[in-house]
Amino acid sequence: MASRQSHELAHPSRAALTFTAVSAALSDPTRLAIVVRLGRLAPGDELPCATFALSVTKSTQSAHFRTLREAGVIRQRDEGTRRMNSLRRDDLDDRFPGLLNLAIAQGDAPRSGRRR
Amino acid sequence: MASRQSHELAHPSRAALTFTAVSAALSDPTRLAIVVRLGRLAPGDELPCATFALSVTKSTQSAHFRTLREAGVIRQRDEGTRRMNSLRRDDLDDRFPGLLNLAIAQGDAPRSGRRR
DNA sequence: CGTGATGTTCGATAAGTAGCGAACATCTGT
DNA sequence: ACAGATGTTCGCTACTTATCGAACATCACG
Repeated sequence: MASRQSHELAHPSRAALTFTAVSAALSDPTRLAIVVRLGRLAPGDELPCATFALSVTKSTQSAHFRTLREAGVIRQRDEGTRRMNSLRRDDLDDRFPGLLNLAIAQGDAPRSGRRR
Repeated sequence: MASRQSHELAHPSRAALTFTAVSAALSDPTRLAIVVRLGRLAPGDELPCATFALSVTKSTQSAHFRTLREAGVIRQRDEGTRRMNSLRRDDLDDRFPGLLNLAIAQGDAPRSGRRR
């Protein structure tokens, strides 16, 4: 159901983004996986929540998407019954240039079997 | 007292650093302040814990320094009665190029009175 | 040797966070 | 109108985290 069609979703403005909030959002493996997935899409592309094959239940996923949105990492938009997610590339690159690239490139996991 | 002169302090190897652990370490305002302070020193320079004018008690500071060390953000070395802290610039720049610069440049706080 | 300075550790508390399942809401089809 | 798909919300539990004060350890110094 996504949500009541009115009362828009809360997104912090670009100016309101903070390093600590964004860092905290990226410090969870599940959320980082979401960001990595979105980051490998063409700029501006979006995906509904259901297309992320995450290892946690729906309610937990919902919480993670909300955390990312409230930290200003992703943008969410309701389209019919689905909630579409996209990276706030422009805003993040403006406020924290390079951070997103790092997150996407590294994903998680220590450097070891970094096989080509 | 810093610590028993033997049994060295635990520092993760460069290869063992993870994005989530480092992000988590940087996501606390007190810890970020420590990193910012160290980051404004000349490369390689170190400071004892006591020289950071932090708004929390000594025991809390101790915990924060340990968190940063265990995440691989800082290096700690005992010198007499003081514990010297320095940034692991080389390792961080290798694993997460640009991340440290961002943290240091931004500190925390939303963009607003970013005068000059 | 005692004292002071510098830090750590321990135990406790309070607050936050991730996780789950069940129930609910909304839209799309049929 | 009903059924299915997609998500959210709520209540609960378990774990982690930030914080503090008190006690302790180590070193340096008079």
